[in-house]
Order: sequence, then C-alpha cells, then structure tokens
Amino acid sequence: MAKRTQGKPAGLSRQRIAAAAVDLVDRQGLESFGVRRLASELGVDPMSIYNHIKGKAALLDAVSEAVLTEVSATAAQWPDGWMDIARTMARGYRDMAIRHPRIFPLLATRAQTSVVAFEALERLTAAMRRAGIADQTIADAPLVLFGFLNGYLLATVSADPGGTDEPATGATQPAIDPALYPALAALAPLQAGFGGEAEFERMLETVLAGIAEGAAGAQAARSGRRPATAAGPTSDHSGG
Amino acid sequence: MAKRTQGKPAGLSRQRIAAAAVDLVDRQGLESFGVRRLASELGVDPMSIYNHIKGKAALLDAVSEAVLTEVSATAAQWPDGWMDIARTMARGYRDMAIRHPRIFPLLATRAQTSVVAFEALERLTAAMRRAGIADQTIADAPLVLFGFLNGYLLATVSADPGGTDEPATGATQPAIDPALYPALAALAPLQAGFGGEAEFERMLETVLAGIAEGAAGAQAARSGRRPATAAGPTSDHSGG
DNA sequence: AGGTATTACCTACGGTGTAGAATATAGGCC
DNA sequence: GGCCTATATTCTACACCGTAGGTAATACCT
Repeated sequence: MAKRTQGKPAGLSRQRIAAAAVDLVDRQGLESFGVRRLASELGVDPMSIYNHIKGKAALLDAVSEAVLTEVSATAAQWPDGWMDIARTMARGYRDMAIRHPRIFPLLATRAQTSVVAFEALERLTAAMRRAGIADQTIADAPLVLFGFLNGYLLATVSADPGGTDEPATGATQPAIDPALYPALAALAPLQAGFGGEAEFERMLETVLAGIAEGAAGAQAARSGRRPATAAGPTSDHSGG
Repeated sequence: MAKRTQGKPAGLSRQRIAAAAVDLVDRQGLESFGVRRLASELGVDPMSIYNHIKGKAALLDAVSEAVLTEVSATAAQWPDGWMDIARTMARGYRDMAIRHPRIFPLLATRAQTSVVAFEALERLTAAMRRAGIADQTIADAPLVLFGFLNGYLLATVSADPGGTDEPATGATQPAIDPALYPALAALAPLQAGFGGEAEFERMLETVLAGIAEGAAGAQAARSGRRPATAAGPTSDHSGG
C-alpha cells in the first residue's frame, strides 16, 4: 500500500505540458530535452505526460504547434494583399525564431501538420488566388517563402552548439585563418550584422519579388540589370 | 582468463567509420542511428569508435563532412564566373541531398566547420571579389544561397518520418480537407512535381538574381511593381 | 449511492552515450 | 633476438532515456 497520490489531479493538460516544454527547451536546449526532464520540471511522473501526449514525437509536435500559434497570435490582424500577408508572416516567423532559437530547428526540420500551420498556408494561398496569380506560382510560393525562411533563420538565429544551459548565443565564428581562406577572412568583419533586421528585410523582398515574377522568376534578374550580363533563364547565361 | 582479442587491429579509421555511418544513416535514418548500432555494423566494440572520433557529436560532424566531400568531388572542375560556381555548387548540393535525404538535415541544422565547407565558401567569395562585387553583397551571398538551399531541400527532399527501414520516401501529403482549406486543396494537385529539377532551377535562378542585385535587392521587386514601397535598407546602395 | 472513465503513478525492460580500467598488439630501440 | 612504450581494442559499469504494462485514486455521470 504505502501512501499513494495516484489519482490526485495534477492539473496536466496538453497546453500546460506544451508550454512547460517550450520553456524548458528555451532554457536548456533540444539536446537534453526529454520526457523525464519535462516531467520533473512539472513535478509529475514521466508517464503522466503520456495521458495527454502520445510520445516524444508528439511532444515535439506540440512544442512546434505552440510556438507557431504564437506567430499567428502576435499578428493583430491580417492585411489583404498577399505580399503584405507574406511580409507579416515572415516577420512574425522571424520574431518567433529569435524568441525561441533552440526550438526553431524543430520547425525547419519536421513537417508541420498542425492546424495553425495549415491555416497560415490557406490564408496566404487564398490571398494569392484572389490576386489572380497563376496557380502553379501559388503552389510554389509557400515552398519558396518558408524554404528560404527556414534555411536563413536556421543559419542566423539558431546555431545551437548543444545542451548546455546558456541564454542561446547567436552563432559564434571560430576565427578564420587568413592564410587558408583570404577572401573569407577579409569579409569576416562584414558579417557583424549577421542576421540583422535590415538584411532580413532586404532578402525577404528579394524572395517576394522572385515569387511575384512567377514562373519566369529568372526574369527578375534582367529587369534591374544591364542587359549585357544576364541572359535568358534556362539556356545561355554567363555570370561575369 | 577467457579469450580476449583486445589489441588485435580492426582496421578502423576516421574515414572508414564515417563511410559506414553514412551508409547506416542512409539505410535506417538518423533517429535510430547511434554509436552502438554503428559499432555493431562494423563488427566492433562501441568504445573502439572513440579511439578515432571523440563522441557522437563528432561522429555526426564526420558524417556531414563525408557527404560534403562528395559534393566537392562530383564537381569535376570549377568554372570561373561566380554565378556558374554557385550553380555548380547548388546542383551538386541538391544531388547530394537527393542521394542522402536522411543525412541532409544534419547539414542544414548543424553549423559546418569542416575544411571542405570553408574551401567551398572561399571559392565562391573569392570569385565574387574577382568580379568586383560589393563586399557587403559578397558577405551576404553564402547566407542567402545556402540558406535557401537548406530550407528548400529540407522541405522537398527530406521529410523523414522517423527511424523505420525504408528507402526514404519523398514527402507524403496527409490529404487536405477541402472544406477547411479550399485554396490549399485546390492547389494540391499542382504540387505533384514537388521538388522537381525544373522547379529547383527556376528558384535557383531567382535567388542568384537576387544576390546579383546586391544591396539593392529590394529594387528587384520594384521592377515589375509600383515604385512606391521599398525604402533604402541601411545606407545608400550603388545600384542606382 | 454506485459504476465507469480518466488521470496519475509505479515498476520494469531494453536501449543509449560514454567514463575508466584492463589487455593485447605494433613499432622502435638496444 | 629481447624489451618498452604507445596505441588500438575490448570489457565493465553507470546514469540516463523512451515507454509498455499494471495499479490505484479521483472525477464525472446516472
């Protein structure tokens, strides 16, 4: 027998568990994260979590969903134009990545199947249809936009060395040897504003412009460039 | 006391271990990969691996390095122009991602500090300097290019559900409900050629064009659109 | 009140990464 | 040859992990 407190409610719920998990990963990183640590954080038996979330994979999904929900929530209201919607999403997504650098790899790595994720995609694609964009372009758009966002933000925001307990430093360069890599070394100081907001906005606009160009994306290059350098998209193009 | 075979050489080496690890992850996925499985694959005690590679993290680095080396190796020779260099790199990178879909998340997620990685960056940036590109643009270029490549290829090539033993299927969509997401459902059939080569080439050109635009990247947007919106990002940019 | 479903807990099993110590071989030196 | 040392390999052990299966206590419905 001994004293048991088994049936006593611990106030667990999917939401509360997810919130605690988000907090824990933020503080200690993905590496060391696990069911048992989380349970101990919640003052609860590890197996109790399984009553609300099926397993570790589902737990990670719940974490992803939680931070994605933040993104939707922080956007007070959504604009009408698809480009402005995309900008709002992208900025909110980046803000989230900055808030949760150690969680972000989850979003970039695992396929997102939560309702919030689908809602966001629906919102974007619906707006593009309203604008009369070609269907094929619309179908590609989320891939281009979030593909870029994921890759770019992974590189700039979450260069997580591992499980130690630090406030998540931003990518630390390991000092480039100028003898081996002269060009890289010369450019190193310019990467000070690595991942800065201005840079992000610039690249975001580039990507959006690329999407806007649609199937003829490569033409975006020609427009602003002198006609000498860049040529047609597929056939002959010479760099410099 | 009992037969021991301790000192007998097992022919281990960093290279051989890395090659076996690549093969193992290709077959069984990252999820189930580990020192012990790899050791058993090599017919060797788990701890023997530690004589050549410090730990699991270093093991994953070795795997990354091995597949990155493939990329460098498959490129018979490098062109002169930076754009063509970038194209060659991007295509080789994609080919590698397709060959090793279950390894690729490693490259996108972990910071690459191997020699091959630095050499590639050096090659690209050096060529851009030769072409007289603005330094700030050059400093951003690898981030833009590989940021995009990582994100895009993660989404298209490696939607790995987990540790089961399959030949790595390409992203399976879970059937979208047209009642909830009409626009998405309507576009779903168009994502048939998801991640196809033509699409990749198209987006690659878009990204390269964006880089070519340099600091004035946002202007690429204006070209096809109204000139009202975009403002100067940091200071003035030479593009004009 | 009684019955049932849910929630929480306990135990246990097979797996993991890896520190530390023991041991057999390879290679250099005499 | 004989010896010595460095190195590669293995063995043992520990703390930890995810989670299957079983048990008890509470909440809820009737």
